[in-house]
This record gives sequence, C-alpha cells and structure tokens, in this order.
Amino acid sequence: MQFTIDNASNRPVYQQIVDQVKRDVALGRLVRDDKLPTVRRLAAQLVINPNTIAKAYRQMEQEGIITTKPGAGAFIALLDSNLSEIVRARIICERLEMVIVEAFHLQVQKESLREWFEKALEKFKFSPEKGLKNE
Amino acid sequence: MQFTIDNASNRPVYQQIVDQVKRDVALGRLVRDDKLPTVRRLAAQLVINPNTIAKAYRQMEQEGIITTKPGAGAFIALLDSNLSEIVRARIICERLEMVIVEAFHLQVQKESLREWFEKALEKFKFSPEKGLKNE
Amino acid sequence: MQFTIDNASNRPVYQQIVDQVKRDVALGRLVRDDKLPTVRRLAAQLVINPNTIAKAYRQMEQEGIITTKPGAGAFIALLDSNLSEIVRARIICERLEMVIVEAFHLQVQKESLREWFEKALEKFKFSPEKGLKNE
Amino acid sequence: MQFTIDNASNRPVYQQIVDQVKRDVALGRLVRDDKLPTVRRLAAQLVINPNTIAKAYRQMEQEGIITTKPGAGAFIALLDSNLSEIVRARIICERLEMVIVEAFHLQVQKESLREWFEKALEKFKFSPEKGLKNE
DNA sequence: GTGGTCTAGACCACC
DNA sequence: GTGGTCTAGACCACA
Repeated sequence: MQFTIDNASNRPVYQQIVDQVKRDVALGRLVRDDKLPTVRRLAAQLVINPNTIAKAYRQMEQEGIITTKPGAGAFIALLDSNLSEIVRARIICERLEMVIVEAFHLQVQKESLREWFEKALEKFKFSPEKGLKNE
Repeated sequence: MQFTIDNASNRPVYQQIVDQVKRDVALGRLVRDDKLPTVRRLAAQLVINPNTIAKAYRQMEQEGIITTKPGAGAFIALLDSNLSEIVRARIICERLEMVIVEAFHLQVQKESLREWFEKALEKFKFSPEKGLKNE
Repeated sequence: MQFTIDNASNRPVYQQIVDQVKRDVALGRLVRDDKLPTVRRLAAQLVINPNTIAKAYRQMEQEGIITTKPGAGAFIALLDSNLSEIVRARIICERLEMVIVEAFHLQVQKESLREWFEKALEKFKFSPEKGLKNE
Repeated sequence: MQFTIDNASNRPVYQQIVDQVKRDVALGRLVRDDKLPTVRRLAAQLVINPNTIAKAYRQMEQEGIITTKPGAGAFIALLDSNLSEIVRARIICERLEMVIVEAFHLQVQKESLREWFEKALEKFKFSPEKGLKNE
C-alpha cells in the first residue's frame, strides 16, 4: 500500500491516511485480513510524527475498518456497519446534496454531474446487490 | 430565510450559515438580488456574535455567492464561477468519490446510491443545459 | 522576512501583510515551502493583534499563496491559479487601465510610463515563457 | 456621459463615479469645460442617494479633476498636477508593481502582460511628449 | 444603520 | 506550540 500525504491540503494528515485506507478498501486493493504497516514504520516512511499515524489507526479501529491485535499489527476488518438503514441513508443523502449544491455553484451542468457520478461509481467494488435481479 | 445552527456539529457556525445560503440558492429559494438579513439582525436572531456572521458573509463574498455593500447590506449575486473547467471537475469528482467511498463503508448498495443521487439531483434548480438535446 | 506596517495607510493592516508576502514571492525572495513566521510571533514583532495576522494568513490561503497547517505553521505554496484564463485577463487588464488613467491625470508622459513599467517588470522573477522562442 | 454602477463590485459607488469620469477624461471623451450632470439629476438617473453623488463630486474637485461653480454646475478642469515629479513617479511605480505582482500570482506570462499594457496604453489620449522627437 | 477592521482574550483540533 | 473558531466590544467608511 502506497500512502501519499499532500501537505498543501487543508485536510489533517491523520485524516488523509484514513481516507486512503478507506478508498483502497472500496477499490478492492485492500481486502479483509490484509496487514497494514506498523505505526513506527509508516511514520518513518512518511516522515511524520508517529502520534499522527497512531491517531489515524485509532480512528479507523473506531470506525470498524481495521482491527489492531497488540503485538501483531493492524489488519483490515470485515465490513459491518452497525448503523440503522435510516441513519445511513440520512448521512449519505446529506453528503450527496452538499456535493450537488457545490456543483451547482460551480455551474456544473446536471449532465456532467451525472456522468462523473457514474464514472466514479464504476471505480469501486460494490458487492453484488442482495435481492436485486441484476447489477 | 430561516437559519438553524447546530452547536453540536463539528462544522463551524459560520460554515453552517454559508452552507444554508448556498443550499437555498441551489433550491431556488433565494435568487439574484435577494437581500440577506443584516449582520446584526441575524446575529441577534441566532444568538451568535456578529463577527461570526460577518465571517460567513465575507466567505460567501469571496466565493462569489453574495455581494456586500457597506451601508446597503448583503445581496445574492449573479452566479458566475471564476474557476477553470478543469479545477471545477477535479473538485466535484473528488468529492463525489469521497461520498461513494463513505457509502461503500456504510454498506450502501450501488442501486440505493444511484436512486438517492437522482432524487437529490431533482431537488435543485439547475439551469437548462446549454447545447444538449435532452435534459 | 522583514515586515513593515504603515498605520497611516488606508490599506488595512492585514492587507499590507498579504501585499508584502505576495511581493516577496514575486521577487523570488520567498520560494515554495518557505516557512512564514508563526501568527503569534509575527503579532508580537509587529505589535499587532494575532487575529489580524491570522486574517492575513487566511486570506493568503484562500488565494492559494500559502498553505497553513495547524500544529505545523504556514508555508509558501506552489503557485497554481485556479482562475480561468478569461477572468485572469480581465482582472489584470482592468487594473492596468486604472493605473494608466491615474498616470494620465498625474500628467505622466507615456514614455515615462513605459519605462517604469519595463523597469518594474524586470524586478520580478517570472518563469520562462512556455512555447515562446525568445524571452 | 453615460454612467454605469456595478452593484456587484466592492468598489464604493462614489468611487466608481470618480473612476468613470477620470477614465473618460483620459479617453478624450470629456474635455476641459465640459459640463457634468447636476448632482440631483445624476442621482435620479442612477437611482442613488444624492449624498453619494455629492461625495464623488467633492472628491473630484479635491483631486483637481473638476471645478464646481455654485449655481452653474460642475465642469471638467484643466489638468494640472501640483505633485512633484518624484512623488508622481513613486505613486505610479508602486501601483505598477502591485499590478505586476498580482499578474505574477495569477501566472500571467510576462509577454501577455506587456501586450496588455501596450494595448491599454493605446486607448488613452496622452498629450504629445514634450522634448521627445517621436511618439 | 450597513458592513469592515481591529483589539483582547478564551477554547479547541492538530502535530 | 501551531493555526482556527468564537465572543465581546470599539471605531470607521459607506449610503
């Protein structure tokens, strides 16, 4: 797994690490039980304070993305959101709307937005739909 | 225009105000030349320091959402993004992908996501596409 | 980096700071990744409220001149204007015309103006022109 | 003389009026002894507070651009800057440098800047150079 | 009365 | 210790 930190970004460093792991999982590049680098090793590699890496790992564990086994390291966990259907819908719909509002103000055309959405959607390895005939 | 502030949110108060104005513009509830509440009035109404409101207005002005004129007030501006096409596409695509990654980890199905996206898209008043046959 | 504030000037203090940083970048005195003084340190040095410095830094960040990272400091960014060609041309042409009108009313001769323009132009470190044979 | 006020601009209304008169003088559209509209008339025409127009006229008189004859109206004055050569040079050079710095940060090429400068220069009616052979 | 600027001082997230 | 946010309150330019 290759991490890259963008120092020009406003996004906190620890958050960038979380983002990248989540993205790689969604892309299918990281799968269950894959081992992440140790905190120290990654800190050395990215030339970053180990506390920052530790914070990223802590957050990912909290989100259920990884499990850390003391002495063994950190591993990608089984996806299992414990949030209710309704809460999940609310979170995602709200975020979708915010992106759309942003696009509106950037005067992006509706069709471009649809196209970009579909293109982005294709990138990620969604599991086959349950209870749906096709997809 | 009705504002609501969620003090529990991580999102800064001034940003919440910006979000709401931008949303209302995109929904068509606010249109060009509509007058926003005065800084002091809105501050009193929301029980917030006037400087915080002023900060929100300043940010919106910088984004080109409104124009402020001392002595007159703040008004919805003509929307006209100064950003180049490439930058706009990059901003939106990146944000779309982040929402999709988030949805993936919440185990939202691809079809639900598509449906929510379309539903959200319908809410906002995009201008008719230029040079496209259908819309 | 040496800052000087003119309290007699109409130009806001925070804007004077922005001006000076931008000038030093254009002169080549400040280059990418150079660290700016911390907000508190500069505030102490100039005997100015830290919020005023912070405002200057915030504005520069929005203009893409610097990037600020809490816990690390503020750094000169890679310059990369997000604005479209047309907007950039409009901004600069308008400002050039205003200076010329000003010069006209001060009864400056056209030749003096040309000379001063060229002399000023030589001071700054423009990158070599892309795709042009000479320059 | 046609005035237009841009409400979207940050520039104060009274300043916009001054700008336009100065520009028209430099363009040769307004010459010595031309009569400006009365304060009341212009205020009515632009749908603006008469105080604002009065302020613009007051400033122009102070700058020596117009002379107001009570009861008769306001007239374009003879250009005659009483500032010393050195002061004038300092004012203009400083402003030229600021535009150039701005252009630098917008990543405008030096050649474009030269071209725009020349094009702008041609627009205005500079008087023939004194003591210079050609112009 | 409008927004803009500046000061003073508190608290928080990030590194 | 870094910058970011928010509050409180003063003064100024603009309309």
